[in-house]
Amino acid sequence: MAPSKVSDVKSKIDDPMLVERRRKQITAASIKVFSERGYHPATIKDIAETAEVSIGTIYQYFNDKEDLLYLAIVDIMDSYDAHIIAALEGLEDPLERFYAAVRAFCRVNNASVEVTVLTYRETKSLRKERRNVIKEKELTTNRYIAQCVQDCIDTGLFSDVDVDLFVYQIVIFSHAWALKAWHFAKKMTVDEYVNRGLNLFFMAALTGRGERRIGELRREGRIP
Amino acid sequence: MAPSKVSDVKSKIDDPMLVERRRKQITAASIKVFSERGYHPATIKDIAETAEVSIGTIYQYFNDKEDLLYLAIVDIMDSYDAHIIAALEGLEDPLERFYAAVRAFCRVNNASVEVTVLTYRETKSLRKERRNVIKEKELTTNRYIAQCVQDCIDTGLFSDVDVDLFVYQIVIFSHAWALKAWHFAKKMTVDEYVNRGLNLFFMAALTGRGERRIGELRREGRIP
Amino acid sequence: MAPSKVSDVKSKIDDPMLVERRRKQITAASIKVFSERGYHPATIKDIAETAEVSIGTIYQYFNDKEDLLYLAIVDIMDSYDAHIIAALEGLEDPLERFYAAVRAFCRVNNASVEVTVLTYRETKSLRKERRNVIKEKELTTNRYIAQCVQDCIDTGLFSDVDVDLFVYQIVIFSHAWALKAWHFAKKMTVDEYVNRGLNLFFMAALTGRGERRIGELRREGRIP
Amino acid sequence: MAPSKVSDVKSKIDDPMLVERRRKQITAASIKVFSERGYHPATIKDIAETAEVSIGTIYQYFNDKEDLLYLAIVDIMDSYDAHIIAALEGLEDPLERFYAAVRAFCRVNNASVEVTVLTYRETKSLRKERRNVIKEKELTTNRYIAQCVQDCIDTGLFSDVDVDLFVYQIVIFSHAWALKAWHFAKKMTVDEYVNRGLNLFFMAALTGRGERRIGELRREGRIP
DNA sequence: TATGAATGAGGTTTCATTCAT
DNA sequence: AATGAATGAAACCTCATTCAT
Repeated sequence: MAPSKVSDVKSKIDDPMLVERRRKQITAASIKVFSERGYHPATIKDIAETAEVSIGTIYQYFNDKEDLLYLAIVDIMDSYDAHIIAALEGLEDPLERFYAAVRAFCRVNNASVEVTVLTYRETKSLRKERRNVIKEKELTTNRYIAQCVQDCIDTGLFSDVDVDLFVYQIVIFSHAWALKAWHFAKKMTVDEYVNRGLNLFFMAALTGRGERRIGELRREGRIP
Repeated sequence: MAPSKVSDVKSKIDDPMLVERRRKQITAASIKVFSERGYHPATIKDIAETAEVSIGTIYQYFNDKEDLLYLAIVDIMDSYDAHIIAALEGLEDPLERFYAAVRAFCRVNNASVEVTVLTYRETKSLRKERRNVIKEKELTTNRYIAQCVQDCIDTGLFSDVDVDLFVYQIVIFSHAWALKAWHFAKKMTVDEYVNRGLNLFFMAALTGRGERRIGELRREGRIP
Repeated sequence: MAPSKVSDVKSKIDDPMLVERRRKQITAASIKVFSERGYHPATIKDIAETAEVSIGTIYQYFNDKEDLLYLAIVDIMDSYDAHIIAALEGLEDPLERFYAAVRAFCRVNNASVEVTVLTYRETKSLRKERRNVIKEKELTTNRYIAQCVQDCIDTGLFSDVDVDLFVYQIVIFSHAWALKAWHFAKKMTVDEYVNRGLNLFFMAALTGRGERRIGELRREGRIP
Repeated sequence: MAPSKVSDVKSKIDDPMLVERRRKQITAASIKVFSERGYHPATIKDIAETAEVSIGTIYQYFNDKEDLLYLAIVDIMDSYDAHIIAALEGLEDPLERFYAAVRAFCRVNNASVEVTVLTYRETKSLRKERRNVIKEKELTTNRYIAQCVQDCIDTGLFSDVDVDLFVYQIVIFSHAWALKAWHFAKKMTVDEYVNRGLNLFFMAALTGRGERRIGELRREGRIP
């Protein structure tokens, strides 16, 4: 038997395929409802209706309301990774990869602003050890971007910036769109936001060689 | 009587001095309790005990639980302005003022991380028109910093950056410390964080003149 | 501060007079409802309606449903002691005291058969340490009867019976009326039951002197 | 088809052999689970797992939870009769038979104290007509002992005691061991308990002839 | 003005029972 | 005949709010 972590969610149903399917269905509903209403104001009934199952069915697959939130947040964070990985697919150039990663990250955050905000607002509603699992997931996501930054440094395109802090700046820049969407959305699109932000980051990090390389990529239309 | 806005908080007590005193007392307790527990899990009883008043007294000065949250958040945001204004007191040099404003803003956010996070998590728990009041307050705070940035641009110390976006970068950089305190606090102090961050911002914005001026200020010990 | 036992019931209300009054009121309703329906089938709503208070009020004075059962059973057992003590009041003769104690015990059990049965059925629904408190209370009650038996032995009216076992026989004889009321009530009154039962006990325990003494008491009408 | 009583338990399965087998299996599990947890707290799932069948299967052979309790109690009471009958097998002497019957009854009650207590606690959870069936069964059991007592009276070994009351004393004496096992088990074994109790009963009932006969039986080792 | 006891709507959760496979 | 996933009624309990003192 696989070692079960304390943060695991137990199900009363045996069939693993069914568990996966139902949890996906119910988690999607949880994300929707928690995003709209917030964790505490949302009711299990809301989620059951959104998922088109009965209240009882939810409790066959989840132990309590906190489980719903936990799997909702885990699901959201997993989708971040997936999007970044997909965006990097087939790209070789370090600067292009850096650009693609940042854009993918901003876009996924933007695709569902409410959902991104959910992770900010409600991670605290989880018990400690689950909060830690979420933090760990966040670090994993960051590592994808960090690797891109490191590659740029290693190839002399970026100066020797503090990778960790630089990545966090980017992460926060991206989240900022979601957290302050009400402010930015009036002024520009995400892509404009990303481009402007990246200019700031490039100005802060690019070496002379990096600047020349950016110029080339722009002329080739690989970076806007 | 002053025109009362829809977002106003009505009191059943007439004496304005008493209202002010009691509200200050109860709001302080609200901030403490909401920060620790979160808005929804916190109870009026918690707040009454923390404020050392009865539940009934709270309802003499506030109409409902949302009022408590609203005045708590307003109080927090007002303190941001106050701290920035105090930090700029007596400073003339644009770069020095910029530095002072950013540091003050980061420090106040750090002074009570939990409280800063509260505004992020729970503003959504307010009804729409009050959320807007809070957003307006945030813009007001930002204008203090924006003015510093604009002064740097006007005096040729900063290049012609997008002021609005630049300010938001700073704001978010500052909040990031609070939101991700669990990550950063292991690695550095707030002041280190501020200095590193400012280096990035300076690299992104300083003109040649600006760079020389920074050098002078550093030599004079006015900026670390 | 008085040492609070783990089995204590905490109240959210401060005024001790009010706590006592309300608890009495709610406990009386609990005894009634639990006796009629049984612990698990009874609902808090049932009890609230019977006590003519709101559900919320019950939870001001009790922490949970088990508290209601606990105080109900404690109250019942306390009333046993009270009745025996009252019945012995003013009596000196050991045989007369023995007779009075047994009759009082049988009568109180009979006065509310349902209530006596409640303690039998539902003590198990209490958590362990509270079950132990109840057992201890039962032993206390038994000691009143045991003392009467011992006095009869010491004065040579009873032979040297095993006091502990003898008392338990009596206790069980008394409870039997309650537990098997459906059987006995068709055939005789409690007093007849008590008289017949006592005859058996007397036959088993009386010495020659005891028998003569019984005769005297009967002639004087002090024992039927 | 045999006339079906209102207290009958209907099955959805036709094969009578299978019904008997499955019911035995499920009833055994019911007795175990209800004894451990009590009727209301026990769940059908508990019982299904203990019986190693599915929840659905239980509902093929029983109509509802109350059916499980009913057949559990019936099963227990039937086993009382069976034990007494077996104990009397081959004995002729009235006193010896009386002794054997009482000892058998006490022993079966003791063999599974929890199970005996179950009948006390939970018979009330049955609907009225089924409670009456159980009471009838109890009377049947009592009749076996009553017959032994009557035989002792008819042969002049016992005085002309009130048979019905005397038998109830015995029954209750036996149950007392189960109901108050926590008290007695610390002090003696069942057999000691039975012997002490029987002494009391003998003292209350034996005639002079009976006493001489007891002496003989003891000398012959047929009664301890 | 200050208090805190009383209220009851509404939330989470359990579990007996059903029924499609 | 056997299964166990799905259901939803109903229970316990909390807590924002009121109001008599």
